[in-house]
Amino acid sequence: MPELPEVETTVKAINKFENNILERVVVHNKNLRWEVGEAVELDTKGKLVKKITRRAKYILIHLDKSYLMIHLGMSGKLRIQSTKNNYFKKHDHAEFIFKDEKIVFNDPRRFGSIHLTDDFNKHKLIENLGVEPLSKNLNKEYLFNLCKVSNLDIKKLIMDQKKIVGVGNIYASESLFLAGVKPNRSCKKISLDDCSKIVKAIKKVLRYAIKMGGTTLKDFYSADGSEGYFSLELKVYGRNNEICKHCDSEIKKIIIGQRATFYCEVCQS
DNA sequence: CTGAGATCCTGTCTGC
DNA sequence: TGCAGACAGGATCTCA
Repeated sequence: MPELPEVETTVKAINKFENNILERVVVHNKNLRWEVGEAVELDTKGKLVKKITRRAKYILIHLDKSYLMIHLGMSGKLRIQSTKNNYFKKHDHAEFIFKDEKIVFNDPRRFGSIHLTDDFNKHKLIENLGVEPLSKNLNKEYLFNLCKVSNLDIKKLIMDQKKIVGVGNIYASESLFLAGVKPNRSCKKISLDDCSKIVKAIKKVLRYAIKMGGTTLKDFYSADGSEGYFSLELKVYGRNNEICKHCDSEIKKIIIGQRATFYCEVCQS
């Protein structure tokens, strides 16, 4: 489910808990992508939430001297629920309980994770991550320098979290369509001018998707229960055998790195 | 070091 | 309708 826009949308929905006291965290199932450490329950009791931010696809809850890191994996989502409401869903694995409301972590496939760390920048899952796509660190020169030394297809490169964070399978296809670049083009055949188009496309697609509240395909909802409307804007993702919205040819589906990839043979080269 | 492929897990959809 | 198999928005790990 969640790529950068969905995580950003989720962060916006829960940032109303900033400056509130996190009374306690209850973990119902610690067998997530990585085992949830005891500290997540033990060392978070009664802590003030100072800020809630995002780094890559991680949600960061800033406590007094530590940080809760939440990754939603493939099927994870958060939802806000009244503490008076004892309603419980299958695959609710953890609850972050405040005075009147709680944030519930639900994740059917359990590819998500929850950590408590003293310094998220030094956490092994974060320290080696690449640049934020919406920052100035992602620019045509940065991408071109990566392309010059890579033997990957361009789509694999822009999805590599150690190079650029936040771009997942949907937005990779969408960005390359907007840039007019075929996803299976070798990085070695990507020019500086192509990099300029790709960088602009990534930023534009992600910004617009955030504005639309992310992409709801089947089961993404923001923490406040709202749907993401970027699904209506998808130009290629999931549209194989349908007609391209820019020309009249058929959208093709190929597999790159075991992931479904969509493109238009006429609009992209 | 790089890159390809398997792998973790459950739910849903497709085709026979 | 039932059931097997494919597939799903992620990302790490192993191996060549």
